[in-house]
Amino acid sequence: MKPDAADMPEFTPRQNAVLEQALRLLVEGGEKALTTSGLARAANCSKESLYKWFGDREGLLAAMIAYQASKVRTHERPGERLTVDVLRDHLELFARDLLAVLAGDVSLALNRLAIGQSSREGSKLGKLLLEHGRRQIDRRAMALIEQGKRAGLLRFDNADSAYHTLYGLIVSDLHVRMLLGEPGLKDNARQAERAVDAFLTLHGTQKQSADALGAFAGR
Amino acid sequence: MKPDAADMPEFTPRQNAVLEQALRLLVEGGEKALTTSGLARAANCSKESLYKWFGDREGLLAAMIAYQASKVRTHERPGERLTVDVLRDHLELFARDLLAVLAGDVSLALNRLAIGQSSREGSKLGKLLLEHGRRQIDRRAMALIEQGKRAGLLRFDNADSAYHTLYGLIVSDLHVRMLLGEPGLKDNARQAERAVDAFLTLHGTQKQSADALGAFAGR
DNA sequence: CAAGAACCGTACCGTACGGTACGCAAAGGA
DNA sequence: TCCTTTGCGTACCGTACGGTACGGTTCTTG
Repeated sequence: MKPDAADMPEFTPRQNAVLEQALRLLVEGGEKALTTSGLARAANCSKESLYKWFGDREGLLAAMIAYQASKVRTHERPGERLTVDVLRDHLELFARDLLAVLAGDVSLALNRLAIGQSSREGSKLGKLLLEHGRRQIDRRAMALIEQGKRAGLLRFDNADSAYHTLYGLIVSDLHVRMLLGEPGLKDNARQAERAVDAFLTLHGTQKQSADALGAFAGR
Repeated sequence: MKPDAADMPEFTPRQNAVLEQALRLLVEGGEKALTTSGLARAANCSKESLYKWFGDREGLLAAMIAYQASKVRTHERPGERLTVDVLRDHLELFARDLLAVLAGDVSLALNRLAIGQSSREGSKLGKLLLEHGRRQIDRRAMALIEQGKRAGLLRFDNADSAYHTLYGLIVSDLHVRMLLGEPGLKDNARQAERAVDAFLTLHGTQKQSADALGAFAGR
């Protein structure tokens, strides 16, 4: 036994390679393309190994979610002194990143998979996906807006509520539409800009300039 | 041939009863519970009739969506003179109705079904669900905010954009969370109130009272 | 009344999946 | 060098699904 095996919820490189193939199959062909036989063939491993490593199919799906989440690490950049323009830039960057993540092939495929499974009673995939997939991005946004509040640039009582407002302004029904097969936005940056303008109008402490308000109302 | 059969995209009462059973099976047990054999047993019909009426499984699913959409009719109440309070009431009613619809058993089940199918290439269920399921509610909201604009109570250039803002403020990520299996909100009315307050702050022409703004920022 | 259509219940077929078992090769430790 | 572990490839099993075929029954229609 390796000395550092205790704190490893991760997998071996070989298992990661298999999970990578599993994600590829899922993205390319949907849930029906992700069969144990197909994965064993694509990853050059045996079905027996799959069941030994992941238990059963649900365990495999959970491992795929954990693996994908382990690949995403948000860069924490604390310290930097906040002005209203810096805050706006950070919020817009967050919005663009959020839209890019939600529109990603793997994200859409995993969300479709978990949603499809969530009809079964007692499937923990949905909870798992929300926890693993959203925790990083939620933390980043919450830290940002709480920092903005401490700097006197934002005003709200409930940070959760304010964050949900920001999320709704950025995403609207776009996520569900993409899950249903519609193409994404033509210009994520423009949507990010509009959403942040609206958020600052609602929760910013400094009065929005007439220009900014006009630009927002103008589209 | 009946004289009025030309404009009938609907189904016979018998077929509607079968589709009702199909929706029941889907809601109770998810997609895996909706099998042709199971439906034939539950609806006391033969599999042969199912294939005769709906073609194949995808046709059955499409018929279920069309049938469910045919049950929902939004009440058009034009004319009524708009004041800011009446507009606010109508917007809040719309928000509550939207949240109630999205949280409905059948809506969630159909959305899960269409999202699960949307991974397959060339599945038209997603587009169908968006068109049939959202058209009514979209029309109602668009008519309302355009009426508000004509009455001088709202200000925006692009009605689509304003509507998406309203939608995002009302729903945020709640729809996806519910699709993933999370329970809905405890208080839809409160969420509706908050969303409409924010929307009027962004797009209303009358200044929000300090009370309203405080209540909004306060949660 | 008779002919035909619609339809129910059941049986049937091919397929493909999840999961298990086995034989054999390669790697690693003593 | 030998032995144990790991894992690959394949074959296998039970099951359940989508879709089809058929005999019998009810209802319509001329």
